Amino acid sequence: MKDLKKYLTEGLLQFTILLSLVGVRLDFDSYLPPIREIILGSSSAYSQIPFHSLWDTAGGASLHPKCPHLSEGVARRLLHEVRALGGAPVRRTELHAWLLQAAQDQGTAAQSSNSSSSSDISSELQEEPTAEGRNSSKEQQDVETGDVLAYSYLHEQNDTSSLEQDDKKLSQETRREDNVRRSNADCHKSQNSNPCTESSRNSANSPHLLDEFTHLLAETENTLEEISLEDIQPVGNSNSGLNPSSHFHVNFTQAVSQDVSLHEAMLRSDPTLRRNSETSNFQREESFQQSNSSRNPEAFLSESNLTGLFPYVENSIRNLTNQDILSGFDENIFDEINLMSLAIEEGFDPIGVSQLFEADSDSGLSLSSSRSPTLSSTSDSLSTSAGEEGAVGYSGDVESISYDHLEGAVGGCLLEHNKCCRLECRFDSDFCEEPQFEHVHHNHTYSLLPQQLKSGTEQCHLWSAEASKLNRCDRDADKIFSRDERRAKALRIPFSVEEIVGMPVDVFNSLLSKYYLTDVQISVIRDIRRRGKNKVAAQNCRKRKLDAILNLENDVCQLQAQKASLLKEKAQCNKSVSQMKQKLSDLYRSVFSQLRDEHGRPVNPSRYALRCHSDGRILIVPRGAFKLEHKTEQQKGKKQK
DNA sequence: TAGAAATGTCATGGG
DNA sequence: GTCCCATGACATTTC
Repeated sequence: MKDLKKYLTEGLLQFTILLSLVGVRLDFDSYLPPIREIILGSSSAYSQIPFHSLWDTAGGASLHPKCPHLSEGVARRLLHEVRALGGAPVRRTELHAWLLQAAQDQGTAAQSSNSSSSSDISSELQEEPTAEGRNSSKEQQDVETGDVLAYSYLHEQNDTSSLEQDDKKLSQETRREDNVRRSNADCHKSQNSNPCTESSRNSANSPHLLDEFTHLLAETENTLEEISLEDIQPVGNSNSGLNPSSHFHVNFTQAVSQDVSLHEAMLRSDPTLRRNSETSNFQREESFQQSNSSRNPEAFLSESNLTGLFPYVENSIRNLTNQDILSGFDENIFDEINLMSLAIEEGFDPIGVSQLFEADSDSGLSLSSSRSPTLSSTSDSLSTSAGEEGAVGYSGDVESISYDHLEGAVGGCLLEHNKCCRLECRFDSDFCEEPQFEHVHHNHTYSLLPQQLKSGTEQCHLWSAEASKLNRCDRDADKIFSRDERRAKALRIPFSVEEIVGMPVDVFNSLLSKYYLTDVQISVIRDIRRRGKNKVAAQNCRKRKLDAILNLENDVCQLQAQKASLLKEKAQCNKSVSQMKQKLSDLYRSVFSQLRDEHGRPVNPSRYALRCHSDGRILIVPRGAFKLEHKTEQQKGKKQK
């Protein structure tokens, strides 16, 4: 229940912030005192505020018959606010369930609600989780019963006609409500002593506020329609109550068009259901980003409900804060929001985190090796979804937590304003691609409501399977985000690891001198650069070694081929020589067969030999004399050499 | 689960 | 003397 209230109050806060984003600022003192109390008070203020008073004070109208602790005006306005943000589909029954449960939790429901309203709401709740087809019957029931809260934005994405009808109905109801309020106010004036109900008194004060509030909402709506969502400029004066022309340099598409569900908010509030919702986060994120790039943001808004809208606004606020482009906002608000985020993160211990940092062995800051077992068990299962940055409500990786909260402990400020561009670009590149890992990954499927979730052993099996999946994802994330990258992020080092390693030494040194960096940061940066350089050098060395081995192997192959070729050539030469010898021998025998001595007898080839003279004459000489003459010629040739 | 391959890191020497 | 790079050696991770 505490979580439920937390999300509701967070939702109101973020709705207020959203209004600020589009240039409308609420006057908390006049409109939403409890919100102001939450913002300006302690982080646990939401648990101390009577829940029903939040709505009654804000709305100040007659109480809704089905949900007495919820004033009719507030309910309508709440839905109207949702509507003003794009017709988001808040389920009436879910809203009733929240409020009823909140009131019961604070002991007010027993006094203010009757059994019939509870049974009505319970019956609605029983009907709600069923298929879409029941929405039509539900609407029919609403029309028949004349339900005051007839703004049931059943989130059928293509049901535009229903939304148009709701618009008409809304305007009619608003006019009717205003008339009732005026009449009540008149009654209050005329019957001042009449013990009117609390709601009547509130309604006496509300017309002015409600009109003004409605005006603000209408301007918000117009602003949403008119402004270019991607060209929002910063606001100069944050204290101006209303500045419709104000714009913020915010990627509004990314900031608000998150297709998230009320169911997701319920899951976030219930840790036992959270893991189940994270199953399809990555796929949903991817599909969301793809669809988001090609769809009209306003159309996207129309598919988001209020509570689904808020978490992403919160994420956007985080990003915008990181980019330092929200200086135009009221800093107190964001400071308080950050404090609330800190407070919301259960179990977070900045001191412990810093100790973990200091306990690291490598340069005193290595993080991957310093995970405590208890934290690793958590981070293993959650770091993928909660991401490196530690989303709200999740106790993610140690490094991710420290990344958020060590900002004050380290430097990283810029000396010159013009460096903001470079830093901003770097943060843009980082934070534009990281939300897939860093932020809460919402379950957009609407496939399972909390009542439909399996319980007991089935759920345990489901969770174990999810845990294994998340562990795999965590390992993948570890691959993507190396230790150095995590360290750099944890220390808010304004350079990426690639930049630190890849930039030339002169640029590197000049950057170190230009930025305000602590000794720890500089040490880590140099450590990252040294090891990164050495890593690259080792890779190059191994590559060269491998190339050398491959070249040597290639040379060996070439030499072996050359050797084979030479052997083949030698064989051919030997064959040619043997053939020539054979021919010479044949010629010899042919010549000697025709030769005759002075007696007419054949010349014996074994005793005589033919000798070619230099002048072309051919002489027949005895072999002994031929051999002797041949030896002397060889000796002469050797001597000449 | 052992072992090979790949990779990271450190120490050291040379330019 | 310092810095950078290449490389051997070792440890760790991955397959």
